[in-house]
Amino acid sequence: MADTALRLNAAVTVDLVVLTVRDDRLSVLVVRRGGAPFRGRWALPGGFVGEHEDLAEAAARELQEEAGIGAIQAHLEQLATYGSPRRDPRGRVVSTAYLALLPGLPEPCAGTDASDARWAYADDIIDEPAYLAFDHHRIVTDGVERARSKLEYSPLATAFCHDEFTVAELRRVYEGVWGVTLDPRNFHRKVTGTPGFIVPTEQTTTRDGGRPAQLYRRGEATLLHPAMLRP
Amino acid sequence: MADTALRLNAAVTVDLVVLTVRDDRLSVLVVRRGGAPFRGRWALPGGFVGEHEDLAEAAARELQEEAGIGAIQAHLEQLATYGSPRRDPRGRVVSTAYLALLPGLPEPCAGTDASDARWAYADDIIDEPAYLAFDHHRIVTDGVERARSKLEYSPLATAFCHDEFTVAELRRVYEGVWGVTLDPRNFHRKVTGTPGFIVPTEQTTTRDGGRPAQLYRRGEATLLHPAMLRP
DNA sequence: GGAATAGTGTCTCTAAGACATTATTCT
DNA sequence: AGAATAATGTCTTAGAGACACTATTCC
Repeated sequence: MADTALRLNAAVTVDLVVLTVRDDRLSVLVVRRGGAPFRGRWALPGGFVGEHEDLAEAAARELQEEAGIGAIQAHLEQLATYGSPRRDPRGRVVSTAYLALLPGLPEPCAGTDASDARWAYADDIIDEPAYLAFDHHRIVTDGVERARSKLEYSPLATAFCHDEFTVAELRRVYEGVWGVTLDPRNFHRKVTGTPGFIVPTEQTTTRDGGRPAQLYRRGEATLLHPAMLRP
Repeated sequence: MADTALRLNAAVTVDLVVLTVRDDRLSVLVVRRGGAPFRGRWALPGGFVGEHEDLAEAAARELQEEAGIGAIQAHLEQLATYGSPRRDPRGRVVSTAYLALLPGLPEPCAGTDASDARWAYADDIIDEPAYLAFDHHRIVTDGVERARSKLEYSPLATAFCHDEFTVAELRRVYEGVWGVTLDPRNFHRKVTGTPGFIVPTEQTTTRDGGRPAQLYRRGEATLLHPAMLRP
């Protein structure tokens, strides 16, 4: 009813920090901007929120449109909102960033309407603050930090793995995201000893060479007890 | 320049989850709404973001205006953003919630322009989903959960204490926020053994009766190692 | 002295880190 | 056989929880 009282004071958008582990390194999806401002520069995928859309819906739609990734395959969670009055030269743009985590894909990247898209190593982006447009460097930094710390106390590392995975693959996720090396034997004991983290399937694989490895799926746990502590 | 391209599609507001520990219980500040919609109902303090304001600035201003609390005394951090298209009957309102943590105040509550304000026990609010207007029940739930989990791995519990505090006072913060009782002796050993958490002053106090207690201030640590684990 | 609270010490058990050993595949 | 990887086992040590005991105030 009282539409009169409401004054629209901002343009609301969503931006996506899409993370995966490629070549054993944490990587971020970046797209080349097709329009002003910052035309031709690299930036995070994102766009305006539709009139009848929830923020999370808009994020899932952008993930599909700009990266060709169905939301079912990806873990998607809200990261933070950036609303400095000068963050976009066009005017007051308030952007809610979402964090998306995906398994490493066989195809190089995306087949979609984004004029150009590629994976960049997260550390390279973080080390080069002027590489991305707008305040996207800060958003990536926040997203990477969120992912790194959530690996400790949540089973989120499995979001970087395919449906079935080996303990070694899960370990390489931790190593790639944290940028460390972990003792395979202690890691195996810890991860299989944490209730609800991963559950064995009936199958094994030799895709890594050597002795066949047990395949696992994600478990039901939402919090890890005990946690996987960063060295 | 290109103001033309920008279409304002939402009203952006901030809402505050102001938490403190009163009577050894976690409490939330709620205000009575003076205007439509939900006039007369209880809600979180908050308001529209000014044209040239950052989101955090708007949150600090609202904290001062609606609760009479200077941002210097309070810990203030962004919680999450709520933007369901139907969350406000007036139209598209996207609200970024901030979490504010304060020491228990001597004065009952606030002396300010909010027509009416009071402290409610967090558990009572959480147990009564229809008590607050809009989607504020969800916001409080998220804020309380954030506070509870951050006590584990950050020194945030000191934000609920005054400048100088005893170990027992800090313990009662943990007990009140988590709703548990902790062994005073193990708590003392843990908290004094965690580097950078709290630093002793030269003074003692007998305000709790019994043997004088050492007074402490917050330390420099930003992350607790080892963490204070919830039972 | 007795009540109240502060602070230290001791014991046990879980879990983390370092590292050896065995198991099962492939070439 | 030898290389590669998977999985289990052992030892040491840090830290959590349970709980006894000592210390310092007020009445």
